[in-house]
Amino acid sequence: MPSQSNNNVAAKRELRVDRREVGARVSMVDVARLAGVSHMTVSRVINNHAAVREETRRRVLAAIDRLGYQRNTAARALATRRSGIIGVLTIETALYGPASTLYAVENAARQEGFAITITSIKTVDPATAKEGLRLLTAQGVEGIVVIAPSSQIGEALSSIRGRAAIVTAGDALAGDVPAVYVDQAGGARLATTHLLEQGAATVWHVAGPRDWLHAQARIRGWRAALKAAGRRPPPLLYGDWTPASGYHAGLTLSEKITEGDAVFVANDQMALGMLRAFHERRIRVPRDVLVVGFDDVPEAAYFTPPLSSIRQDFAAVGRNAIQLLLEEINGGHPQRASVVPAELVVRRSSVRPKG
Amino acid sequence: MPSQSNNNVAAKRELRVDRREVGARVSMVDVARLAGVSHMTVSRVINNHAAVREETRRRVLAAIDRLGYQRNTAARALATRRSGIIGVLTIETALYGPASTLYAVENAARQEGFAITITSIKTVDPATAKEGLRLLTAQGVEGIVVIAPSSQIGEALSSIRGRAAIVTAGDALAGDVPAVYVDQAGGARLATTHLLEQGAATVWHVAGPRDWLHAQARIRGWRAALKAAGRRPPPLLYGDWTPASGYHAGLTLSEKITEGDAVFVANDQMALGMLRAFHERRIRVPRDVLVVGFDDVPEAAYFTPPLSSIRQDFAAVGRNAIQLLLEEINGGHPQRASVVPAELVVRRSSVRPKG
DNA sequence: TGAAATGAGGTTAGCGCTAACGTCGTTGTG
DNA sequence: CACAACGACGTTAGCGCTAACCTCATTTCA
Repeated sequence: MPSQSNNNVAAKRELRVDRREVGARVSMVDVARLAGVSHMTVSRVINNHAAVREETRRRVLAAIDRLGYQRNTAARALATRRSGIIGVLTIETALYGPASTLYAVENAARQEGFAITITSIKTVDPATAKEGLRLLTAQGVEGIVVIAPSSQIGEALSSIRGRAAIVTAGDALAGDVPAVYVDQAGGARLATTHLLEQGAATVWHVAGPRDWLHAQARIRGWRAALKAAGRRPPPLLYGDWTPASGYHAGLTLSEKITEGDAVFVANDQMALGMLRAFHERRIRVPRDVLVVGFDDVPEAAYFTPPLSSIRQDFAAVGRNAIQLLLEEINGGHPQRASVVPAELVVRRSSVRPKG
Repeated sequence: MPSQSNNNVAAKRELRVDRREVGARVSMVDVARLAGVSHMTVSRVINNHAAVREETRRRVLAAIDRLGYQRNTAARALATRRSGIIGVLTIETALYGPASTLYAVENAARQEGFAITITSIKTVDPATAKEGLRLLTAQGVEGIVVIAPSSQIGEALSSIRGRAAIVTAGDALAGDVPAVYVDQAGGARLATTHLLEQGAATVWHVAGPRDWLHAQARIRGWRAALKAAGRRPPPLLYGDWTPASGYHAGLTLSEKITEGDAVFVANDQMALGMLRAFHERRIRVPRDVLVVGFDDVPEAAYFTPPLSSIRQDFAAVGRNAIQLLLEEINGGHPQRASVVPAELVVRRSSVRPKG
């Protein structure tokens, strides 16, 4: 609490231009007094309501500037019943995808005049997610963007429907929650088809964790592409997105693989681990085996060899997520889903060398 | 705005248990009515004030639970003049360090009962930083954590002193702003000394951008270690943290370097680019040249070869930053700086092979 | 036994803003 | 020239909380 005693409210209210230096808050009535108008006129100016003469507006703006006035958001939120805050529920990870999405969401929200509050969760189980959502609604958020794509979360989301608008950024979720996501299955198809076109006999797949919808969709796309080419999918391997798990998958694959095969890895970090395992086992990429990753992290072009990958436009995801959320906040019924196309970036790791 | 007309306040106030389903907010008086007490008693229960009988407390808690009541933070903030919000100003990057620090700060703040709002900035110039800080103070934050270590920002920070408590997480800044950071110079000394101990004739350094304090401190540590060993520092190379710049530095170095030299690179991503450049130029790491990076990103162990690096405890940085900030918020004069030690992680890239 | 002290609550007055309505001159219109 | 319409504000009543005081029964102790 501010330690100053409050027993002399009148004195505190007294107009002092240098108050800014002391750090005490200036209120609307202070501005009004300096501009010689009522506080309501100040409010009108700030909110761009019509019916304010140009000269009055200028006087008010000058007073605002002079006093360094900033509107009290708590009071505004209380009066309007709108907080102007959008909550983000995100998994606690420095992974490129979620982190990029977070910033895109923040940017888009800011542009729309909303502030962002975040709550991170370490795991994606329903109880943790529910607790995170509770923290957000407790802050009076008008809407929530969920960046934690996991099928386990769907249930938790339904627990707060009605309290706040909600949208998922990352992947489609079960239920009726609007979602914005990059076409994961499409990206996987792009990767797999590309590998087949490069003459791969078989395309193996190292998937992400089973409860991630991303992982599931990439599996679907991979299967679909193989099927369309009349190939039978080889056995599936699973990782947990980390380089370590990709490394282990690489060791396993190095026993099973035949020259001319290809591997589609569900993210770049696992692909990195796999490249390392292949290197140790003297399996040359791309001569012996072709590899494509997913995410196109900034480092991918500098792996050994440079890694082909599927690029996702996270900025577009963030923008669209906020747009859908705003529609929902404003009482509309937004479209169920907004799908951003994926893009294949070809580098050395997936191009069969001549000869 | 909610579209419902407000002309019948009495009707709206009427107690309806199923209101939760409709999504309408339950207020304290609703809880009070259900529990048969005054709203003030409800407030006392929620805030753990004494002077409430155990049985009354239970009745109130039951009513809160039944109605799914959540306190209106805007009203509370208005009445207490405290928002319970801590702002984070961060550069917009998925870089491992800042992202990890962000989550650590969020966790620590949550544990202390504070919510987190973030504003990201694309560049670290003073104008942009100032605008970001303005957005945060406009939200009535009680304190601000700055995760954007750049000497350019110091000036901007002073513009809001007095409006909110402030602390930087990442590196010491000019001026009197308390700071929490990992000992960058110490880490650089660790790396350089280690390389010298491995028998390196010279230790080159690829630094980060000149206006990053991190980069400057790492240069200082590198110089100090060389000096302590009686060596003269070779010419400095600069990068911009990206793998691409590390790659270019690697190409340049490949012309200048002599066998038995070593390179200390100011972060792991640039080191990755450098490894790639050395690979292309047939310079073998660690046989021909030793390399140490900085940050110890999760991928470092999977580079080719696995990269030695300097690990930073970002979680500790986040925790300490919030602790300092809270001291400042509560009117104390916190210590100027809290330094977290760095740690050397040795992997293949910096160990001279036998023979 | 009476006065003071101590619970265990209730009442009231804001916090700083906006919505809704009220007021007062000025302008247009028949 | 009277009256409506309108522009440009001002007044008032909350939004849902908490701080500070108030009340009233009980207990405590001289």
